[in-house]
Amino acid sequence: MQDILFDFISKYVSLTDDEKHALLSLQLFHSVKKGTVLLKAGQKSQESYFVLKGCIRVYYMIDGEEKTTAFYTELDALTPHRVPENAPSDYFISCVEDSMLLISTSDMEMEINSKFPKFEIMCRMLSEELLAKQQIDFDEFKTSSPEQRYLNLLQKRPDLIQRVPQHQLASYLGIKPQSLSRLRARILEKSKA
Amino acid sequence: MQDILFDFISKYVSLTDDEKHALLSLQLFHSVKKGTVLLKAGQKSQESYFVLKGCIRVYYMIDGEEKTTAFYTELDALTPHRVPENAPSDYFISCVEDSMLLISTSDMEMEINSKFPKFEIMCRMLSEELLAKQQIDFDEFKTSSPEQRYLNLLQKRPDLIQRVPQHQLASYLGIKPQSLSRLRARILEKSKA
DNA sequence: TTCATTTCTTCACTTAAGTGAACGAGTTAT
DNA sequence: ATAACTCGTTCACTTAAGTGAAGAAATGAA
Repeated sequence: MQDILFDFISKYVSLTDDEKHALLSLQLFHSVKKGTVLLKAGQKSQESYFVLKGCIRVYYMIDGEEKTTAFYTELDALTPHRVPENAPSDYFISCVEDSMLLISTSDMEMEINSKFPKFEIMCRMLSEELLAKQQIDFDEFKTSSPEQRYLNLLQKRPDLIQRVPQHQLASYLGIKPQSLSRLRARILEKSKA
Repeated sequence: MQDILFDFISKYVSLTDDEKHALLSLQLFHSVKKGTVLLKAGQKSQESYFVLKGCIRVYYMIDGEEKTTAFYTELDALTPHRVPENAPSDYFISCVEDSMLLISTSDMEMEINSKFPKFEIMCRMLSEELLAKQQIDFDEFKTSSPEQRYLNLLQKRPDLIQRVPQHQLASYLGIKPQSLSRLRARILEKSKA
């Protein structure tokens, strides 16, 4: 499990054994049961998450309905946005499957960043990468219909469709579960014909 | 016009007169006529834009139709995403109104960053701010209907509705111009009743 | 195991967006 | 000044998503 982390980090910076030990001594690793709510709307989020194994999701509660906006799976990093600083969260984060996560508080990040400037460099690289990816995702979402979004997901993250409940997928695509069922039936119909 | 820039920068870092002169010597200021295409799909984008006055937009050309995904107005910064590095752009950037822009190439950014580390700090702050804002915008877009998005825009960027052609606004909201007309008529109808 | 709950699908109906066409108003070019 | 074009709106019709209800299948708990 630690190897997964170090392999990932090695794509950005190379760590000495000292640095690796410092990281491990922070006890970042957490095993989290399916259904666990990691962050509730109204709470002030101080934690960042990195998925080693499993799946977590972000959702809003609007008019009593869950609206899922993101899924994070293996090697995805989730740093809750805080604008303005220290505002309470307006969304939830919960665990879709039994998962192995890295959970870091901002205190821990500050500590490790001050000891090893490398980490800050890596965080900057990661955040630039995330910004670019997110821009692309946003543009794709805006420029396509629910059906295209579903077909697109089928290409890019086929695992999600298997491991995530349909009603969560539906709201991620911007539609209701009934519409997703219909949409899938429609696609099947087309591929038959 | 220069004051606008320095006022903006002062929110992040404070500049000495030397640094201000160095910035001005780069000749970043450009006056751009309405309709000018700053970046075409297929080109490799090396430039970043900062709007001092006016409005520029990002759009895709899909099946012969323009799909607008973003508008940038006064004090907005647009750094085209480049993932993978140096890939040709798949979108267009054009000028909605006669505008005054700051245009910087990556060469110029490297030069000024190496001379004055402050700029790099400011860029990092800006990019973190952008990432957070973008996450919020994305979530808002995903969790609302075209009508809600229009009402939301009316609250947050009422100027856009005045200064931008309706068909561009429509595609920004994820719908066709005809639907935007209808939607507006519907809202008017409701507010009368 | 059994009971309850959640999840997914289907159905009939409503509502809103897509489509193609037409029209008038405003803009641009010649 | 006139012609060509763009832009916004409206209309009739089509298509797809929303809604509420019902039922089957899978999941979880007592």
